[in-house]
Amino acid sequence: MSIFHRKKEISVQTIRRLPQYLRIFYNLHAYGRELVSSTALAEETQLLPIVIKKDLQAVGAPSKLRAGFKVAGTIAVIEKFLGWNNLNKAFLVGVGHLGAALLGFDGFKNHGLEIVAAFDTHPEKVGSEFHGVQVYHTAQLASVIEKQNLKIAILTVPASAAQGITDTLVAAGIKAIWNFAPVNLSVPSGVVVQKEDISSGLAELCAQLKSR
Amino acid sequence: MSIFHRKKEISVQTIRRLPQYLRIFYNLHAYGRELVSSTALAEETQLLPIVIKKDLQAVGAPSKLRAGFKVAGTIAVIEKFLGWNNLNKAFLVGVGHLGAALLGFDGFKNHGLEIVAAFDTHPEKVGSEFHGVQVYHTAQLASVIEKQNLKIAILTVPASAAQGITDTLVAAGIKAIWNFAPVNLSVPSGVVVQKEDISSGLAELCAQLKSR
DNA sequence: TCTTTATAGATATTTTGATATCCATATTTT
DNA sequence: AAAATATGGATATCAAAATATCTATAAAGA
Repeated sequence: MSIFHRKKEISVQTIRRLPQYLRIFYNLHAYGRELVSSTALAEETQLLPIVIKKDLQAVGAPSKLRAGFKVAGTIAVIEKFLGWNNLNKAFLVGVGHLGAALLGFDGFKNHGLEIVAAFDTHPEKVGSEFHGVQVYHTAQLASVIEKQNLKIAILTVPASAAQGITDTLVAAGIKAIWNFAPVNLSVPSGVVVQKEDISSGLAELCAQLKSR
Repeated sequence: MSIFHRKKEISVQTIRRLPQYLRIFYNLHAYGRELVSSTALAEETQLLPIVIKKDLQAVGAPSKLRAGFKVAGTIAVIEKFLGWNNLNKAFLVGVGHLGAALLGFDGFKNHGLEIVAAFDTHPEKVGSEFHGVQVYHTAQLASVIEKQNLKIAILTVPASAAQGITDTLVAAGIKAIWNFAPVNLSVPSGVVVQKEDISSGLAELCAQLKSR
């Protein structure tokens, strides 16, 4: 066994639960609470106390024995782990129904994300603003990305257009793509793709509904 | 050991992958393909062949040895498993940015879902139509649910309103709630709640981005 | 002061899901 | 006709995640 510690890996499931904890901790902080126990959090989240305890321990949340986790310190630790302590500039491609809805979602500021530009090909959208975000033509992708030094793309284009746009993004040096199109994108290693597929959740719902 | 077989459980992860398979199989069917192997599907999905094989076997997809899975038969089996072979009437509460986007998403017809009504409290929305769906006042929830015998609710209201609406829905006999509000709803057992939280995906993306 | 108790901390166990391996067989190739 | 091969089918192994158990301790209460 090596004398070097392998950096403790944090599980995907734990990571997915962090935003929920963060929301609750923000609230507690707003109310002036300084400590909160895993059992108290368990009621709020409908998770088991042990799950919460392990999750928070995994990210190194500070605590006080027999009293709970420290609210302010835990917020800081989670934000730092996710990189949400300062805003990442992002942009959105595809101002359709979903794209427009995301542009209107002001919660991203609490999630380390600031959408500073949008792209589309429709003439009536290009040049306009959606919720304060300027819409450029997709042909200008590379130049705007470079000029503003953008690193995160939100992809809300139709499935058929997704891979083509992706190739452009990769060529422009994008490092992360949040993909809402129902396709599996091919990207070189080094580029992170996070796929969202709403139909998975619906499938879960329907499967549960059937098994009753 | 009992002589009765416990019904083989299908894992949540398998269920979440089914819609993706279904999309691909629809496509293959449209092109007249009758058989497809797990290795071919693996390329398309970026999953391992063994994962696909096990998923399809789990739902009882028909196959031909050394040739692959039968396209038409597999579609039928997945649709039946999810209950997507006939449309479930659903309605949406909260016609904000996201709610309106969901009303405009016509892909639900392929997912066993037909949104037949929407609800909101804003006077300028009540009485109007969004993408062909009539918007009623939230006060009318119970009566419309009963009259149209609706069973599935899509909840896209602000977090603060979610539990209150949920109580109304439960009282009106709703059996399934697809919850897009960032809160954990309390419901009696027997009511299925599927929570969607977009920030989990963002957290995954950011965590990956940080660890490079 | 002493006892009780709720908690984080640590470790162990169990469950779930992913992956690997081997086999039988139908198809393809030689 | 014979050999090689790609596949589903079955089983085994491995990894990840959830859950349980035990411990030390600080706080609260008697």
